[in-house]
Amino acid sequence: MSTRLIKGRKSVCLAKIENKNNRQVSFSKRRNGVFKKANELVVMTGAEVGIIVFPLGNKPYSFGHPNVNETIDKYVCEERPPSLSSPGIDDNKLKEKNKNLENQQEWFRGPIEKMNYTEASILKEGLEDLLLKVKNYGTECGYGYETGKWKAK
Amino acid sequence: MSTRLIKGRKSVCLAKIENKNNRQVSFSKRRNGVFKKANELVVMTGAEVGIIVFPLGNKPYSFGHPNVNETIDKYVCEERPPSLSSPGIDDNKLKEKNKNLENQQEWFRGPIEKMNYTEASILKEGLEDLLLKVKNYGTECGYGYETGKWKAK
DNA sequence: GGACCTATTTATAATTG
DNA sequence: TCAATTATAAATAGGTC
Repeated sequence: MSTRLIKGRKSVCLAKIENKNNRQVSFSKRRNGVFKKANELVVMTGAEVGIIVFPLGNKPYSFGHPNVNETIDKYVCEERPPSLSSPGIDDNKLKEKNKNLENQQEWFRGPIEKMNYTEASILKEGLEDLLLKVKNYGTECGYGYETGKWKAK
Repeated sequence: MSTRLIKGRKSVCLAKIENKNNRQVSFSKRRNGVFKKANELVVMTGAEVGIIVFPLGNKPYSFGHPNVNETIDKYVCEERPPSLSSPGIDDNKLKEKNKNLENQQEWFRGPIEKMNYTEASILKEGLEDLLLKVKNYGTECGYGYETGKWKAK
């Protein structure tokens, strides 16, 4: 008969989990937890949410709602200049510029499966840059534990 | 003496909250909840996380860790082609190409405060596009409630 | 790695001030 | 609006298989 060990959860302290195995397990559980919460936010409040999670030195996990193709005209109804993600512009000059852009950034625009890790990292970096831009545009962008309570700042 | 009403939380059902006021309140609370969970994931497991939340027809809220500038060389140590977010390339030809790129996409590269809503929406769209690319590259990208249990798919 | 278990902590819906 | 309270649902640490 083996010794009965205590099961229930322990209180969590906000610090890096040193044990590699525990850290990996917690990563999986909590990543799913964040995605689930995000999904609830999407369904219950009608918000749109995008999340990227990069575990240390590994492939990214992501959550996104809704899909770009499904909602491309939901918010953007006016004619618009070319962007990395909207190649469908009618004006020929713009099309040509877009094509040059494509040639310059082929690795970036191509299927990510063909990227190497460095390129994928740069993609991630670009994403973080966009995040920052949106962050500066939006409100209540940060979150921190400073005064004994979690505060949006 | 007023009638004592029940306080504690009710079980939540995964559906859009119809009452506008309740929806707004839930949005704020749950947005903070997601950011808090994300922050815990970052601190406890060393992952990098970026989140964007777009409430219907409003300014975006975001969470990001770490800051791009703080960690620009953490993952990308090799020399690399120009990207939207990495202007510091030594090769002059690449620099020139980058500059052309800037001119073509001025509205996109400029401060987001100066963008109109359409442009900001395109920025968001581009971000969703990047999310999709990363999604296709990564694993366990989706999340859904189908069989009575939450499953990563 | 995953699925399940259980004790407990944590998040939060509804209400009050 | 916005913070605090409270009852309760939900998340999860640590364990087993």
